[in-house]
Order: sequence, then structure tokens, then C-alpha cells
Amino acid sequence: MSDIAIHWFRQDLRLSDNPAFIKACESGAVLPIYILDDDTAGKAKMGGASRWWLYHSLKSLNDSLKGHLRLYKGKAADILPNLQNIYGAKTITWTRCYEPWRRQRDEALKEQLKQKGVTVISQNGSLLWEPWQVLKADNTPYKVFTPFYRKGCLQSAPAPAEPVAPPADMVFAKALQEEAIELEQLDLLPKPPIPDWHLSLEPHWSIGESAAQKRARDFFETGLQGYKMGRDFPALSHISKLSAHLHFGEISPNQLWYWAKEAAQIMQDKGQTIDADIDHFCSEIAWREFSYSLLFYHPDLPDTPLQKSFEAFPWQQNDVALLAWQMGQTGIPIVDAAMRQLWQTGFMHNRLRMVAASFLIKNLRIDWRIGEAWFWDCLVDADLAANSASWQWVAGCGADAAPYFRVFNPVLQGEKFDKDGTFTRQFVPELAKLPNKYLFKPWEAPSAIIQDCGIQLGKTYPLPIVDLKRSRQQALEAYEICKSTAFAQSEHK
DNA sequence: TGAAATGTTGGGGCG
DNA sequence: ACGCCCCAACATTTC
Repeated sequence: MSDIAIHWFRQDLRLSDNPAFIKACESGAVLPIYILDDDTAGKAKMGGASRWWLYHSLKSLNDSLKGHLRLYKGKAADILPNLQNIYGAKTITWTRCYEPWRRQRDEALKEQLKQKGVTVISQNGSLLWEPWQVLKADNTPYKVFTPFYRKGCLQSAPAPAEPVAPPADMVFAKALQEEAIELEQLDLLPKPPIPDWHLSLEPHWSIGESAAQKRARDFFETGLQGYKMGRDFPALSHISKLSAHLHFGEISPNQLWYWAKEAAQIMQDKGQTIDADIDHFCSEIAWREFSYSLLFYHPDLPDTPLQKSFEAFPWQQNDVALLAWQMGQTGIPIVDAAMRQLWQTGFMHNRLRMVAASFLIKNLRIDWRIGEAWFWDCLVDADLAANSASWQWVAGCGADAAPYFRVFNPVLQGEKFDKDGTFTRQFVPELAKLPNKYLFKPWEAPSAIIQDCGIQLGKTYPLPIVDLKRSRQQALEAYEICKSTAFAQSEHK
């Protein structure tokens, strides 16, 4: 077999259930490549935590490919055609991406390569359904999740493709020596004098395709039963923690979908019913699909509120408060616990993402895009579609968003979802001795108790940077102003 | 995938 | 026995 096929790995860093990669293997000797294309990404350039994850994921992928993964850095629009020339590749394959900057780039590349007579194959390997497969009867995209999922995905669209096995045998193209670079040269990890913050992430994750599969299997065995309820409690492990694996394509949503169905069958045979848990897990996967659909049909989702009335919102600039939020020093224990979890582990529990985001947007009234940028930098699962759709959801300016007046009370959220304080005490150890009654509102504790617990409010732990009740009220007022301004504007048109 | 304010009901204490 | 008040507990509405 002398023909050479390039498989361009992007967000599909796996060999299992990778239809495009299989096509490459069937078309000739494979040259597997990865291009770090920061130049084209612009504002969507990967954040720090993602880069750390990518470093390890590429390493793992290279192992699976027996050391044949070729790495490049720069504009894919230049590098890919160049490689095609150098190697005389007849086929180029890739798994589709949906970020606006990637779509634009890929479309142009595809056209250019096709004109040169190259067979270009792009396939779906990252979504259960392509955005254009889930449309309303009038061929427009859904704007509300429930009908998107129930009608669009489950009833109208075809069943998700069943996962396919990794290629039985891989023949690799003989690589030239000089044109690729080493993993270290991608500069994915921070270098001195930048703090080696990423080292604190290491113990929390195991990265790569086989780790993703193991995580999934562990979850289906031990976490799925009770998922629907348990997923709301940060101290429990009833969450899949698969988001980063999914983002980088170390595992496909299709694989998870069918494993979930299998798990349902196994449990049913044992006489246990976990239908509600399975349904809920599948609907969470579908939220990811919904986000991708939103991004696909609204390319400006990452920085423009879908509801135009929000353009007039009176955001506040407050760098001191922002820093306190980022560092987990707001004086609101559940918020601080959440923000520290993010900083220390590269992850934040879903419920806490809502609480922490609500606090930034509504109590501090800081622009959601600023919080979005922080999450983008800190999350190992940072995903353009999910991150922007979710921030818009919390801000109340997205499609099918939480209504703006839905303001989370971080004290009640703590009392409800971290009842015994396990999670909060883990990340805010300076409050560990505080009894549950005051753990989520230390400012209300009698000074004798505060003293007994070895706490000095304002010194060992901050006083709240805002008054929750008042700031809530102000947020609601700001929303009213913004609404009436938008109304006045629309009247003048 | 809220919370607070307001409304309603019903049991118990008490004159 | 009765009415009255108080206040949980729950339901509804409002933001």
C-alpha cells in the first residue's frame, strides 16, 4: 500500500469510534498529525488548563499510535496543504469541529485541497447528531431545550450512530525527519517565571483514551444509580466527570450513549430500575448537543447576548471584587469553595458553576463574559459551545435561559446541597470548625463561636464582599432598567 | 436546574 | 364550648 492518507486529529484524540480515522486507515498508509493552531483561534485560543490537558492527551494518543503522531504549530491553513505536498497524500480525513473559527478554516481548506485533487473526508465523530439533523418542522433550529431533546433528538432525528471499533491494523506512513516538532515545543505547559499552577491539577486527573474509557465504566458501574438526585451534591461522586474527555474527544458521546443503554439493560436484569437516572444522564449529554446547536446557528454566542435587550445591561466594573471571586475570597463560603475547587482541580461541580456564576453576574453584577473568560482559562473541560451557552443561560440572556430574576442565594444553596458541609470544609478549611448552622453564613455567627473556632473574620477569612440581600435587590432593579430601556429603544424604531 | 413575599389552612393554647 | 390568636406548614404569586 503506497498511497498516503493524512488523518488530522483535532477534538477526536482517540482511536475507538473514530470513523474519520478509520477512513484514513482504509485509504492507505496513515500519517496521523496534530496542529496547534493558536494563530487562527484568535480569542478562542485555548486556556491554560486545556493546554495542560492537551499536553497529556497528545502524549497518550502518541503512545496509542506507537509514536507515529506528528506535531505541528501554526496556521493549519498553511501547514496542511504543505504536508499534503511533501507527502503526496491522496486522502485527508478529519472529524468535524463546530467552533466558528474552525468551521471557517476547515471549509476553506477542504475547498482548496479538493481543487488539488485530494480526497477530503470529514465525518461526524463528536456529536450524537449534527446540528442540521435536529431541526423543527419548519427547518429552523430549536430554541428551547426540552422540545429540542424530546422531539428533535429522540423522535425526529435518526438514532445515534453505533460506536465502531478501532482499526484492526494500522500501517503508518514513513515520516520524514525534519518537518514536525516535539511535544515540548508546542509550549503547552507554562514556563517559569509563570507559576506552575498546573502541577496542582496532576493528582486529580488521568488523561487519554483508555483513562476516559475507564472513567466511563467506573461511572456506569458505581455512579449511575442515583445519578438524578446525587448529581446535585458536590460532596458525592454521582457525577461522570467525563466532560474534559468528551471535549477532547478521548471518548465519543455515542460510546457513552450506548454504554448507558447497556447499563440500563444490565440493571434491569438484576431487577433494579434506573430508568430515571439513565434518562437524566442522556439528557445531560443532550445539553451538550443543544449547546453545539446554539453555537452552530449563533456563531456570536461566545460574546453576544442572544437576547438583545441585554446589550443595555448596566454591568459594573469592579476589579477588586473580580479578583476576590477568582481567588475564592468573597467571604461567601460556598462560592469560595467552588472557586477554589476550580483553581485547584481544573473542575467545578455543575451546581456550583451555576451558584458561582449567578453570584458574579447578579450579586456583583460583573459582565458574564468576564466570568466566561475565567472559566475558559481554568477549566480542563473548557468548551466554547458549552461554556458560552451556559454563561448565557445563567445570565438569563441566552436561548431557553434561566429567567433573569432567578437569583441563587448562595447561603441556601450551601445549606441545601452541601448539608453536612463536607465539600465546603474541604476547600475552605479555615472554616472547618464552624458548626453547620453558621458554615454558610459565618457573618451571622455569634462572636464567641467565631472565636472558639479560631476564626478572625476579615483576617483568616474575609467578610462578605457584598450584602446578599441588597445586591439581589439591585440586580433585579438593574434588570428592570435594562428591560425598559430596551423597550423604549424598540419603540423608537 | 430559585427565592422571597404573600396567602391559606389547621391545630393548639388560652381566656 | 367557643372564639381568638399564634404560628407552623404548605401553596401561590411575584420578582
